[in-house]
Amino acid sequence: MKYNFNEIETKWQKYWAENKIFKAVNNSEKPKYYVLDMFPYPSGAGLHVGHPLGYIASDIYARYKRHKGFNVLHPQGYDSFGLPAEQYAIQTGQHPAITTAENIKTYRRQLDQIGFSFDWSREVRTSDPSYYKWTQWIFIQLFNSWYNNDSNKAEDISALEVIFSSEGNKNVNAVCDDDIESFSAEDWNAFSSEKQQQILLQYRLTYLAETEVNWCPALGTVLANDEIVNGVSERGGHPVIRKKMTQWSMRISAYAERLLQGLDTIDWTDSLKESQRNWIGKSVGASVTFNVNNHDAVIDVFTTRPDTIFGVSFMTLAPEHELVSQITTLEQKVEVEAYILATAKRSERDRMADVKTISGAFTGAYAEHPFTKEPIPVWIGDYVLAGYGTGAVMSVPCGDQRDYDFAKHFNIPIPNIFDGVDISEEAFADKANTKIGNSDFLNGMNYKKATKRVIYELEQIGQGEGKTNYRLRDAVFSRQRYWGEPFPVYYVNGMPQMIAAEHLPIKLPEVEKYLPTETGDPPLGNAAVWAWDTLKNEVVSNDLIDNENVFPLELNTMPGWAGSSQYFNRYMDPNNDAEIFSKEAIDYWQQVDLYIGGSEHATGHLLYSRFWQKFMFDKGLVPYDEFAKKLINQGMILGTSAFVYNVVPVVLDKEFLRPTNIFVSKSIYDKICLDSEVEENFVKEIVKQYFLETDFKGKVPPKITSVIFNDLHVDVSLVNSSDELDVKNFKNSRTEYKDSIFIGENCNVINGDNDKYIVKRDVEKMSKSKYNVVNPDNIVADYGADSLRLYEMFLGPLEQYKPWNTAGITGVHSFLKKLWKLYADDNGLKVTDAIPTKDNLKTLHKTIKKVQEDIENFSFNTSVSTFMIAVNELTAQKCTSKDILEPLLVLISPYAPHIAEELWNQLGNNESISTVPFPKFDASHLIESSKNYPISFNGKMRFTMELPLDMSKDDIEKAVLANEKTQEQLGGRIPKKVIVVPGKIVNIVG
RNA sequence: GCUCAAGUGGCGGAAUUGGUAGACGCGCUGGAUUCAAAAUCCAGUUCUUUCGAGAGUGUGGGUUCGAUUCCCACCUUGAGUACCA
Repeated sequence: MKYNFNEIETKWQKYWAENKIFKAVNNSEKPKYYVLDMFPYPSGAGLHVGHPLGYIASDIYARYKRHKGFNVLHPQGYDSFGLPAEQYAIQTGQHPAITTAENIKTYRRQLDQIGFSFDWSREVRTSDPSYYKWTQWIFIQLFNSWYNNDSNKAEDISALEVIFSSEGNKNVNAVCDDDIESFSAEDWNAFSSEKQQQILLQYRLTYLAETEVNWCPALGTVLANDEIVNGVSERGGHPVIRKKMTQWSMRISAYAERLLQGLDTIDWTDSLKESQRNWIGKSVGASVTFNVNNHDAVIDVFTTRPDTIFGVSFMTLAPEHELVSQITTLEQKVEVEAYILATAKRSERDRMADVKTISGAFTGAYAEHPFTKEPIPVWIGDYVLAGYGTGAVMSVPCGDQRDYDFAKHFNIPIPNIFDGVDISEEAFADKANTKIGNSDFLNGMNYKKATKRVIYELEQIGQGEGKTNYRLRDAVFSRQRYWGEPFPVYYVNGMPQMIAAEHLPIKLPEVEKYLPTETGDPPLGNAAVWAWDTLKNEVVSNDLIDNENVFPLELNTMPGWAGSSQYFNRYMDPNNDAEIFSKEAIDYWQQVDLYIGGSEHATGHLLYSRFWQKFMFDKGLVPYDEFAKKLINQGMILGTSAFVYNVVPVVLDKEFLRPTNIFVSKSIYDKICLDSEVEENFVKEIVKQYFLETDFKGKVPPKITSVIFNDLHVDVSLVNSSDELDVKNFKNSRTEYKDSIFIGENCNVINGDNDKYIVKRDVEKMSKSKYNVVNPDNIVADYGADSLRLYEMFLGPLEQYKPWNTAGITGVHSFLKKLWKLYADDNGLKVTDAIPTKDNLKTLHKTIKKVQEDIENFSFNTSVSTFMIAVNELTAQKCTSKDILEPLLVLISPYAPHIAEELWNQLGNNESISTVPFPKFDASHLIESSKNYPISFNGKMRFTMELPLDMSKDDIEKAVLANEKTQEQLGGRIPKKVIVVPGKIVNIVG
């Protein structure tokens, strides 16, 4: 019997699928356990070996939990809407629905061959109408809700209407738009229906508003803050500009505090919690109102240092601040307008890159200090951001470095309000050591006391109050793209209306042109069929038709994170067409017990999902307001890229750099970098010849002053494990390299086997463009899925970033072969009914103990080593006992399920191994009668001594001192003291 | 700049209430088998060494009989974030 992994793996994968072994039921005597993976985007490139890392880890855990007697929910699906899928479709010129379906097929095949224990009967696809029906449904629920700060939860919008009609909005404490006018019950009832709708829109949890958004012209859509990295789009790295557009937004800011507090209740990694905390960006301080001299206007500022209010020597407004045009004096008008124009021209990126340059302009206006009544000059400056706080600051140059620099630059006075602090060089921003002086009623106080007092005083004069600010902005929810969920929205006289829930889903229409437009007109506008016939014939909604007129529909689509914010709940009851999930299903599964996925979703998906979950909790739909109890971030598997050094000659007199088709090997490159003339002259000569044959036929080529090099990625499949490039195949791989010249390690032009070419290696993210992708298909074909699974775990700790190296897989592969040999050889099965020896039992039980601890701590890498040791030991012990070898298979089965299932079957078991109870650990097999104690003198280990384990501390001490080796070491001296650590060490001092 | 994480052989990495550093695997060296190769098996593999031993977990200090582990300072790398008032 041979270990034929390909045959075994196909056989068992088929068996698992046909017998629905991993199907989870929604009611069971067993305790439940929900293991979730972040579902993949089915991109066109397919899976590389990095993708399954987290899936293998969660699969091991899911299988382990089944052995432990749990009813395990381990689903999988596809996040198939959104930018990447659409970008791929645009590149290939096919409809996204077609490419997505094809990509999903590839993904499914690749996932299946790794042997995951997914319950595929629960598969969801975010682009499937039966799924996005419920994404649309949640949108409607959000639209019909407002956030009541008094009850601290989302409530029905109809309740708000009742309040408005009975008492107006003066007692309403809601999270809403900033510019709400106050009205009485009479006012409300007198308002037109449209006016009422307009007001309600300012309170809804998803609302339509004209806001400054991040517009990406190249992608033809707006982006949320988390989709922008370093001022450019996360996808594709295109520039992003600020633009005013009417867009749907999600009032996530209502949940800022609860999103922050909730972090303390969940078992997520600290680094991830930390980045969510930073993103939410809570800061506690005060809002202060400054009157403007000779104007009705007031300037509201937010400050975290109200205690420094007597240090204010000027105020700064953001250039975009709405008051600027009102308060600027005639004399300053030209200067201010010029400055505003100049800052508007600078892109967000320039502004971020250049934080050193200080710029600003004086408006000519003065504000009044709330306590001293002194006039304070009002400036504008682009270091103040319009989007944070109120877009205005009270500038305290002695206590804030930016204010200090600004004041220095424009010669504004810097009053010192700190006792015993020198501020001649820089501002003093140390809260903890603050002692206020020069500040009227605050003199002598520390930061804490002064803050409390000043807020009290501000409240007395009605010019301020304590306030908490959050950095978290409401999330823009509209995308001007085709491949996303359509909104369940139509417009009557410009006011948005929800399509009745019974008409959902609103299906994405077929369109001819689905490409985004630079102007921002949504591609759904092209859907003539959708806007007219579909509505009449398919949606059949009377709401939408009024006197034969069809009202216009919302043409934007939802962002990529919409579908991924509810999928974990939908898995509980994915085929329910009447409800998002049944009450029984959610009551049984409750929440995700273990979620494994990448940390790159920290401020996107993982924050939005928590927001939706909290909302659904408020609505009584889910029993927990956190969707995932525990979360682990798997690290990334990196690729090992290979590079060739392309020669670029420099010709100084003509300032001429020209790429050539000449490549030098690594050591030649190194030598030339160290100014070795022999190699450099050799290369120059080759370049000269190259010029004579190509660009300068018959002419005198220019003098080459030096050569520089360009690193060029080469396909890693053309490089062997000794970093040697297959020159012949490289030349054939692309036509432009057909005639290229390679200079080998020993400085020869390579022609056949006369020399070899060594590449440069570097570790990078795996990507097609870097030619460093390793396809799991090849690994599975060559070594089998079990080897792949074991090796991915063996590479290192789950959370860590680590490079892939195919060469190392032989280690785990030969382990599997050894494992097979332990059970069977050419003559068939070797397993007998022999009674296990003491050593057999010891090996088994220490393995049970270690593996169980490892899985529960997610240290999957070390348990692979444990298996190897166990198999080596049992092989050496010539163990054939069924009592040992059967439980061993159960231990290994979460990691290498196919081989375990096959051998289990060979041993005569007809049931699948997958729910066999995990072996019980029996400590009695590990207890030894004696132990080797290390004996040390003055901390230095001298020898070891065998002592019984049940000896008392005192007896150990006596026995050690009586020992002849100890006497020899002591040489007649009397020791100062003897330290005994039971089970570990004896140290003799003195 | 700020926050967080990490630094151990040629490489991936083991080792936690502080107790024999380098488990396990790759690679490498030698051997067995083979006409030969692959595969397999066995032995060795931190460095230095006068073969006695000595040094050694980023660097420098500290606590301790004893530190990869705890404390302080520094260096390096990676990740996140960035004019947040």
